[in-house]
Amino acid sequence: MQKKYIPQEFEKEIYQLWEKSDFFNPDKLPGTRKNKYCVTIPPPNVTGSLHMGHALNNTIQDILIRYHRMQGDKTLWLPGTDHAGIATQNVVEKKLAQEGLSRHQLGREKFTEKVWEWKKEYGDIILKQLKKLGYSCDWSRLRFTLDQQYAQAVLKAFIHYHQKGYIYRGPRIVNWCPRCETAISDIEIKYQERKGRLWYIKYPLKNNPKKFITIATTRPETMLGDTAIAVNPRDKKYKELINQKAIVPLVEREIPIIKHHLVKSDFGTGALKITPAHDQTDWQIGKDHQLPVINVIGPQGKMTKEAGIYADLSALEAREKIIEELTKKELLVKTEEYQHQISLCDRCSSPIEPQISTQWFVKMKELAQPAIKSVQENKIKIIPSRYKKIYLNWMENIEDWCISRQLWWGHQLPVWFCQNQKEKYIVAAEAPQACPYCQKCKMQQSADVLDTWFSSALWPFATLGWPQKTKDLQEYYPTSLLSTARDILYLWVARMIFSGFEFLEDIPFKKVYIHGTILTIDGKRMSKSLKTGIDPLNFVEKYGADATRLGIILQANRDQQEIRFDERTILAARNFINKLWNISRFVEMMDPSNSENKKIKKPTIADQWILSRLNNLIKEVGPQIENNNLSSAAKDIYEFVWHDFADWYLEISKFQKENSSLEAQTYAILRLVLKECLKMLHPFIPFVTETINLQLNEIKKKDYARLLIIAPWPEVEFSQINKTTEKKFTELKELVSEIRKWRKEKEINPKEIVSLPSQFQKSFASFSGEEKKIIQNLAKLQ
RNA sequence: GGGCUCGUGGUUCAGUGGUAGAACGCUUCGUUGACAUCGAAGAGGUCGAAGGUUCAAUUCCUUCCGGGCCCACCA
Repeated sequence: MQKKYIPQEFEKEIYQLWEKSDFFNPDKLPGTRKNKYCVTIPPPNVTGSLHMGHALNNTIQDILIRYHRMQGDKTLWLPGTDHAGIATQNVVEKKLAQEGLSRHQLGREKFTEKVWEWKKEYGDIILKQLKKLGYSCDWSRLRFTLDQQYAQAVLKAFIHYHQKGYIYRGPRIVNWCPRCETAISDIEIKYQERKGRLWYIKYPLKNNPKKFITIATTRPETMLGDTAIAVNPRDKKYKELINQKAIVPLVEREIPIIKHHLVKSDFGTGALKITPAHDQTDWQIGKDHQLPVINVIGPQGKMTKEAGIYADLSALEAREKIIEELTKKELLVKTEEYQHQISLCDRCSSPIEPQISTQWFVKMKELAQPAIKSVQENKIKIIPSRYKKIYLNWMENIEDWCISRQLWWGHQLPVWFCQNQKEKYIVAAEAPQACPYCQKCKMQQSADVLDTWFSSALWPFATLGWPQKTKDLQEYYPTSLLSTARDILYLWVARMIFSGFEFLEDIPFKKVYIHGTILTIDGKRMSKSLKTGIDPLNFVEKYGADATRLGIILQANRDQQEIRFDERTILAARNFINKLWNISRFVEMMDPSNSENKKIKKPTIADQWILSRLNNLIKEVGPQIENNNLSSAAKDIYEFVWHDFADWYLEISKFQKENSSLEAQTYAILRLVLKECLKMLHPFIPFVTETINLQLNEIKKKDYARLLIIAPWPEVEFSQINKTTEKKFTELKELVSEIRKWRKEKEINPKEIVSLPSQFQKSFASFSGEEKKIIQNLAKLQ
C-alpha cells in the first residue's frame, strides 16, 4: 500500500471496477438471494446541479443499499431523473431571456426542443456527479419521467382516474402565477411577510349617498371587480345595512350588502368588500350568494377591459391611480401600515394572483382514505414519527388537486376537444379518429400539461414497468424505503402513497425516512439565490468522496430537523480514513505473508478484549443501520477503530508478537478485526475500504467474487462478548493513563523506563501476570 | 391563530431520573519504522430562565425567554 492516503488516485478506478462487476444490478449478484431490498431514488430534477441535500439523501440511501447487498438481499437501487415541469421550463426561460428571447417568440414546438436540448446537456451531468459520490445505482434501469414507457403510465393513470369519475374540469379560483402564466396547486405556494398597507375606503349607500359603509382592503385595485360587501351576521354595527345597496366608487356599480360567517367583525371595519374573481374567500362567499364574477385582472397581471379606464395598466399602476382618484373624491378614510403575509410562486417568487380559470382537478376525499389508514396502522412507517401526525393532518383535510398547468414542458393531457362545440371533449390515450360530437372535426388535444407531481406520484411503480405486469414490478413492489427531505412530504410522498393504493392496491414503500435539512453553519438556508449554497463536489475534490460521505453522515443525526453543516466534520472524517489507511498499512507490514485462517489457539487477554469489543460493535451496528441511525452507527465504528483497535490493541500487538508462540495468532487477529471493520465501514466509505481490501489481500482486479461490495456482512459471535474481560481491561487502560499522567507531571522522558511508584502498587497488584506485562509495556515500566 | 422542533464546554452536536460526553479548536510534551491527516497528558460546561413532581432532574411536567419550521379564508 502507498504511504499516503490520496483518494483522488483511486476513487474513479474503483467505481469503474464496480460497474464492470455489474453488482449494482441485482440480477447479476451472486448466490441465492431470497429477500428483496429496493429503493427508487427520489429523481433529481434535470434543472441543474447537485446540492448538499442530494449528497445527504443519496448517501443515506447508498449506505442502506450497500448494507442490504452485503446482508445477502437481492438489492436494487433504481435511478432516474424528473422532467420537473415548471422548474425546468423556468430555467430554460431564464436562459433564453439572457439571449433576449421569450418562449412566446419561439412558439411551443421550438421551445420544447430547447428544453429537450437542456435536458440532454444537464440531465446527465447530475448523474455523473452522483457517480462521483460512489452511489451504487443500477444504471441499466435508469428512468426519466418523460420516457415513452413512463408517458404510457401517466396516460393510463389519467384515464383510470377519469373512468372512475375522480377527474373533473371547471372554472374555479386557482392560484395563478402571472409570471409563469399557469395555475399552480396550493402546496406550490410559499409565503412571505411583507410590509403592506391597509386602505380604508368609503362606499356610498344607494339610499343615502351622503352615508357610507367603510371597508378595509390591502388591494384597492380589486375593487373594480367588487360585487358585494359582506358583514358578519352577528355584527350589530351593520344590522340595519344588511340587504341595502352600496355603490362601488369609480365604477359606480350598485352592489348588495350581505352577511356571511367568514367575515371577521374585529378586522378592519368589520365590512369586507367581495371580489369573487380575485380572492379565495371572496370566491367562496360569492358562490354562497350567487354573486356575479367580474374579472378585472388578466392572466399576465394586467387590468382587463372590465377595469374600464384602468385597462392594460399593471395591477400596481392601477392601484396608485385608484388611490389618487379616491383621495380626490374624499372617499379614502385613512391608510394604515400593515404587516401581512403574501403568497408567492414557489418557483419564481412572483406574487400569486388568484384567478378564475378553467382547470382540471382530481377529487381527493376517497383516494385519501387508504393512504390515511395505511399510515395510521403503521403499514407505512414514518421516521421520525412526528411526521406521521403532520402527514395525517394534511391527508384528512385534503383539498382537490389541481392537476392542469398552462406550461409547455410536460405530459400533455390525454384530452381531445371538439372544434365546433368547444366545451365537448373525450379522454383517450391516442388521437381519436372521428369526433363523436360533430362527426366532422379533427379533435384537438388540450394544450395543458399535467402537474409534474402527477407523473412523479407514479414513480415507485412506473419505474418498475407499470402498467405492464413486469417481473421487476412483481419482485420489487412494494419497495422498501423512501428517503427524502420534509419539504416534499405533501407534494410527493403523500401522492405516491394514494397512487400506490389506487393503481396497485398496496403501499408503495414500507418505510419513509425524512432526513434533516442542511443549513449553513450559522443556521441559514442553503440557497443559490442567497449564495449560501455549497457544492458537495468541492469537498469531493478537497477531501475525497468517502470523507464527504462520512462527514455528512456523522452530523446527520436521525431525528434532527436541521443540520448546521460544519466542514470541520468532513475534515475529521478524512483524518479518520487516513487513520484507517495507516492501520491497514501496519497490518500489511506486520503480516507480509498474507496468509489467512491462522488458528487462534489460546487468545491472550488483549485478544479476548478486542474480540469482545468487536463483536459487541457488530451487534450494535446492524440494528442501528436498520433503524436509520446511521450517524450513531458511524460514530460507534469510528470510536472502535480509532480508540480501541488502533490506540490499544495495535500498540499491544507490537510487543505481543515478540513472543514467537503468539506471533501468528496476533497477526491473525489483526487481520480479522481489520477485515470486519472494513466490511462494516464499506457502506459509509466504499472507495477506500474496497481499495484496502484489494491491496491487503492482493486481489486481482477481475476477481469480482472477492470484492468487498458483495462481502457478507459480519455476524456476531456472542460467545466472544465478555463484559468481565472488558471491565478488567478498562481498569487496565485507566491505570496506564494514570501512570502516564504521573510521568508527565514528573517530566520523565517518554522513552525512559522507570520502576512503578508506590502509589500505584496496590492497583497494579490486582492484575494478572499477563495484564501486568501489558501495563509495563504501555507505561514504560521496569 | 394552531402545531412541530431546537436552546448542553469557544464551535458543531451526542446523551441520561442518581458523580456531564464526542469531534474540531485550545494548552503542555513528544519526529521509537502504521499514521504529525499522528501520539500522550490536560484545561474548559451551575446542561436557556423560573417554578413544580421526586429521596434525587440536564433528563419528566408547567410557564416564560430566544432561534428555526409547518399549517390556517383575517381582507
